[in-house]
Amino acid sequence: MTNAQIADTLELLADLLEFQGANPFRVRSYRNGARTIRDHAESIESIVAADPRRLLDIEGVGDSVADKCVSLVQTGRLEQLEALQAEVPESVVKLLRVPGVGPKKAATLHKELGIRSLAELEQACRDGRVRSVRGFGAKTEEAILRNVVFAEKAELRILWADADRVAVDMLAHMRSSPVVRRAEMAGSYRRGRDTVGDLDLLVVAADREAAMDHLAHAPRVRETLARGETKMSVRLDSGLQLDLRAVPAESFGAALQYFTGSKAHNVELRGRAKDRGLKINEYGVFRGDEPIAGAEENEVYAAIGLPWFPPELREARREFEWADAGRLPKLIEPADIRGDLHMHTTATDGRATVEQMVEAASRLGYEYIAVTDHSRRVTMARGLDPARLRAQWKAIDRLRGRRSDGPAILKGVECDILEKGGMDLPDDVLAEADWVLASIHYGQRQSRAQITERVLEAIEHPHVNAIAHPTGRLLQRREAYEIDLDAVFQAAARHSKILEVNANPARLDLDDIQCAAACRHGIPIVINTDAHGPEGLDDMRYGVTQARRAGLTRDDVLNTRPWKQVERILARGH
DNA sequence: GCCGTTTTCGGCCCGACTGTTTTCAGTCG
Repeated sequence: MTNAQIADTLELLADLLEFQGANPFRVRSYRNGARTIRDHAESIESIVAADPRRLLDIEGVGDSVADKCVSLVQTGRLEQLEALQAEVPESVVKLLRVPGVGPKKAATLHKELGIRSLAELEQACRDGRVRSVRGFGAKTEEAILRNVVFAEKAELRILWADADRVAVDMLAHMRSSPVVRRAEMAGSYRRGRDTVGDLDLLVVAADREAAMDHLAHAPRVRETLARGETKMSVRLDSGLQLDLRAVPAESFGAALQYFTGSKAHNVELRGRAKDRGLKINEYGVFRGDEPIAGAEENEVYAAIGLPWFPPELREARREFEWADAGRLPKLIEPADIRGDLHMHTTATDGRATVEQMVEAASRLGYEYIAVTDHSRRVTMARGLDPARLRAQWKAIDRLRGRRSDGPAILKGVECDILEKGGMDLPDDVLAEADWVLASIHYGQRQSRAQITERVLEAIEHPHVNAIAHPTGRLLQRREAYEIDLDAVFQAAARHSKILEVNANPARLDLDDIQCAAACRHGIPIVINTDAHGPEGLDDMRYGVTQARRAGLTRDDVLNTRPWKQVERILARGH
């Protein structure tokens, strides 16, 4: 059982308990436990196998959660959960997903009207039965009817790259108002999370009412959900919710810090403020009633004796430990990247020729690129057999001869790891390449053990340099395949092989925790775009953000180095 | 339910907003 599955189970338990009106702190404990287990780098399964008492070393895991982990790993079941499920129909939990409906209202609706599902809730609203319940009125009924569609969409989180377009637009709109003095996005968008659930916009305005009016008239705003003196929520055309907060100038930094989060980061920060006899909230840092910081974010951190943290690090993982040791990493930046080692051309499923890709890379100022078209097994993309691959390499040789400037062009290939194991191209062909990526496109439904075995074999292959998209995980879709990453890390470290962070914004092969774990194993990371056209090369910054969230520095990432150095590192793997 | 160690019991963030209510509970972030 994976950590994510254990976390999901604990979340469900928390939902059911909350619905039953259990102690809210108990509910929160389960949610905290679920979160830390989801984030934990080591698998719970292996901890249970080695020594279950070590579970208690995990922050937020006590006797109760530890017992539940053991039960889940050993039997796949949880008695308490099954008992709860017998009492509460699971579909009822979905009522909690309707914005404005919390555990109390959901329980009342279930008890008074016998509502068991979203469909029944919607019908009851249409029939006007909901407004007859004490504590509910016509407005609540209308709000539920309006919001029930968002509950049905499960969880509306959009890719960071898509949120970015909206955020840039909305910021520009707000800054165009003459009454707006400052405007910034906060929240998970600012932290660079791979997906974004809503946007948090902070403004300092000479006239708050006018600023809110200005927001209400933005082209992307579909409806206003709530509007008070300092706070306003709107629904955008994409369905995304945007929350605006108008704050005084002297509180802007504190508000930016507070609303950027994460929640766990802020909890830690508050605790540290308390230890120093200070209080911190969205208005500032206070000693007693006296404000001592608030206008700028770095002043807020400084008041608590901490350095300013890049937003990508604010997840309460290692950042405080690093700050305490005076070793906050200097995170990698997009400008550090010197080359891109994964891209396709018209030879297979790319939309541009080698020449066009070289031109685009030249404009980005890259020192080198690798052309890595698919191997023959990827028939849908007209993958290359040895003859066509060698022909492409010959053409690259000629191109190299014609060009005196621009990036060095490396003869590469993205060679498939076959279903039955082994590489899709013969060793003598791979031996001629400057750069070999190995990746899985077929047989993704095999067992975890089988997939892992195939990847391990590729790692041991003398001519393979790196594993491309090592987990095949795509955001907003089910995981492509399951793989034992612990084993992959150990093998990659042993054989000096490289793992790719794929910069495609819809991919999350190695999340920040896994990426950081790979780094701790001493495995070089390469950030590649896997571009299928010239514009695809611009995705590099998404991969860099992912690496920043993992706390990676320039030194951790292979393609921040000159090619001569990269070659020396590749030689170790042979 | 978890945590701590000047607490093994008593905290656990708390302010803004809405709706229903006639003084406040529920929800959200």
